[in-house]
Amino acid sequence: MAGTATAQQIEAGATGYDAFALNCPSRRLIDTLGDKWVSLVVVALGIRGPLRYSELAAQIEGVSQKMLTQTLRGLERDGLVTRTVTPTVPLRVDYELTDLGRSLLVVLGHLKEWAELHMGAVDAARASYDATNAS
Amino acid sequence: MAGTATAQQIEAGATGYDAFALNCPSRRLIDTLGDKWVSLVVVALGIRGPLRYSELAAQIEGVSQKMLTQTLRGLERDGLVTRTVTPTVPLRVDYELTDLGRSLLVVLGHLKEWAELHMGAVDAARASYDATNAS
DNA sequence: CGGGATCCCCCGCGATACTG
DNA sequence: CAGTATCGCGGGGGATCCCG
Repeated sequence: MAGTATAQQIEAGATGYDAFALNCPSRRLIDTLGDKWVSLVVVALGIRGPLRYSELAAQIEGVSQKMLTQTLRGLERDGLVTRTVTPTVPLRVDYELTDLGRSLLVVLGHLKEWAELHMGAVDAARASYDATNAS
Repeated sequence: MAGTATAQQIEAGATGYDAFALNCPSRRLIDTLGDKWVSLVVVALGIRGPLRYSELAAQIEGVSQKMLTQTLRGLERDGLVTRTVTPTVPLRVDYELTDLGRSLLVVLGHLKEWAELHMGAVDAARASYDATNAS
């Protein structure tokens, strides 16, 4: 039944949130996903299942220790991933998506779908724009 | 219909994009939406229809001239909004979503839906996390 | 009215070194 | 192996001034 999303669907929430309020849920979600590494970690854990810290680091190319740890702490705090420490020697820490985190994959799937459908058009628009505005 | 999004749906794109590549469509879309003002401008134009520059500025509280202009230029470049100049005195400039821009509202609707369904759980998780990790 | 140009500050992030 | 602590810089973004 989700044919076209109208302005009303965007505007009228059941809870009446103001999309322009700084702490409205939508804003906060966008801020979270906007963080460069969040979606990568979520997708990695979604695709490959539970992963150790070093496996995540190896998989997500270019991420620094600091940012990976920081991102994971944030996700854990938000209830999107679980952190399991196995106190063997050497230490072992596994990260896994929670149900909540897994539900985020649905949203990321929608993003991915739009991107693959329309980013070509965006590229074309850019090329056209850059061409006419020859700087 | 799409019941649950699986890892396969996320992983396997028709075009075989690598979600971890820097310039894959999904990443670029997330980067775009991650920009603080982009979604606000898109939603504002989506809800209220065409708006003048000053109307946008009034509506999106806290945005500076620089960032509003910069955001609008980017959206115009990406083919998401049109910029129409009416050379009267004083000058009048109207911004409006393109069809492509309007299709982005669908995605933002999905984001909003997830946020309103689950951000409560995120808040609860945070409170719990902060309580146990009494710093 | 709708911007462009400039200055400047802040802090996010990477690199490095160290610890349980 | 899985982090924490510290330093340093680069650039994103606000404030301000000016122009068509």
